[in-house]
Amino acid sequence: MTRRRAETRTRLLDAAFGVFAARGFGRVSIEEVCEAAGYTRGAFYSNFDTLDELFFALYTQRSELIADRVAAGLTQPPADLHELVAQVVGALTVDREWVLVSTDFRLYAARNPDVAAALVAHRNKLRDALATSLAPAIDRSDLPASLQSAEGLARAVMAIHDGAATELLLDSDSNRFRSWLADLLTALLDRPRETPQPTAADPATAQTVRPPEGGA
Amino acid sequence: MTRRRAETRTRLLDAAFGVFAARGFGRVSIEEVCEAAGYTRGAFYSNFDTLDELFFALYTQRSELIADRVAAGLTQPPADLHELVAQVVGALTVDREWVLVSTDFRLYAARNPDVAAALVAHRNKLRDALATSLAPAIDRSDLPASLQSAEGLARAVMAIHDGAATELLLDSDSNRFRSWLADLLTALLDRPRETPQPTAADPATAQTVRPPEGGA
DNA sequence: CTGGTACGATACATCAATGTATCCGATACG
DNA sequence: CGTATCGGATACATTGATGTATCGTACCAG
Repeated sequence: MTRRRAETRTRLLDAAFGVFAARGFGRVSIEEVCEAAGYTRGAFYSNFDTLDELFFALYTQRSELIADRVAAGLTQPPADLHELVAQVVGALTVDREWVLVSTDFRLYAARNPDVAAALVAHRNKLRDALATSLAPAIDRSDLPASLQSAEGLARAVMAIHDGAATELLLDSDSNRFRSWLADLLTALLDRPRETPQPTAADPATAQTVRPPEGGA
Repeated sequence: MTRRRAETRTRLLDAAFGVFAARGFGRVSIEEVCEAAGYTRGAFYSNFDTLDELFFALYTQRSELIADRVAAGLTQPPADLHELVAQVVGALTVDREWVLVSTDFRLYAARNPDVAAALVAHRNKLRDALATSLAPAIDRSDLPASLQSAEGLARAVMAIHDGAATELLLDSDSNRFRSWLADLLTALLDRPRETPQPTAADPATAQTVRPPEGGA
């Protein structure tokens, strides 16, 4: 009788996502999830043993969805770097709720070695998808050694994404997040060429342009 | 009778830091903190109204300590970019416990606008300390517009730090974190010149940077 | 249609955490 | 020294979450 069961499981997971995002994993009770899903706790205990188990299932489900989306968003070879950055930003961009939930999950993993291993595996999958897409497009000869491999570069892109996502937690303006992420990635990836961007936005900043290694 | 009071308050805060790091803010009970500090709940309720209040006091205390340390670590003008990166890494580097607690706090802030405002204020303080140190040392003429101001560049450095810290949650190897952060910062800041770093430190990192436990 | 069962609801026992009211001892002050 | 008071301990009432055991029903098989 898998029919009804699958439905309730899905509804529980979906409701849990909203509740976790709103209140944080550590503060959510089982009953709260059930109520949001329109069930009583009987339904929960019939499908899961513990809230941790549900959280893990939820994260696995969503993160695999995202990994697929990333891979799909990076199939077409970009014409130039600008387009590549746009592709990566589009593929990696997530909404604030997901950042809340996944950050919670990361903390949860940080305190549970088994979960951490699974999370690392997920991240590696994502990283490889990025790596195969970035490797042919980027010249990384002048980057630090650890960033010269395709995987290293992909890790760097992910790190930058994570860093930018941090600010999305405090700002919640999704557009600002996207352009900030794009700028950071451009700074990382746009290595050797001259600036195509005429700095039209902010002419005042032109003053402090100095040759490198100018000891203060 | 501020003498005894200050002592217990301090001990409560210190104990809370350890407990929060170990178990996560959302899962910690008041009694747990008191027990770790060697008090009963009477002491707690005499000093704080709620656990949130204690958490806020704890974060404020520690984050101001860190801001001071960052400012202090960046006073001497660096000879070259490599030294600057070393300074920044040294100043920003924190231990894993702090990453756990501050990430928890960031999530807490993300769900409480008042707290978020305070957190943003603190980050701005940190950012300004970085900005004054970075501004004269870095040529950012070929960076995206949003990174050309001193504040923008400082924000980028902080974002990279946050992104690297994310991995510290899953890896817990502090040395790997430091060199990874240094590499990322170098990639951002070391714009136009050839690589001066002949990978002398760690030839093994050229390929796979880490051998994690078997992913599930 | 009809039974059997899987699935979720209900009811209950237990436990842990909270907040408060009160008590006792240490400490500063006259 | 004595004493009033502050600070922390103790005891208690209350709440809410948990897990389990049981029940009723919707669903599918034949």
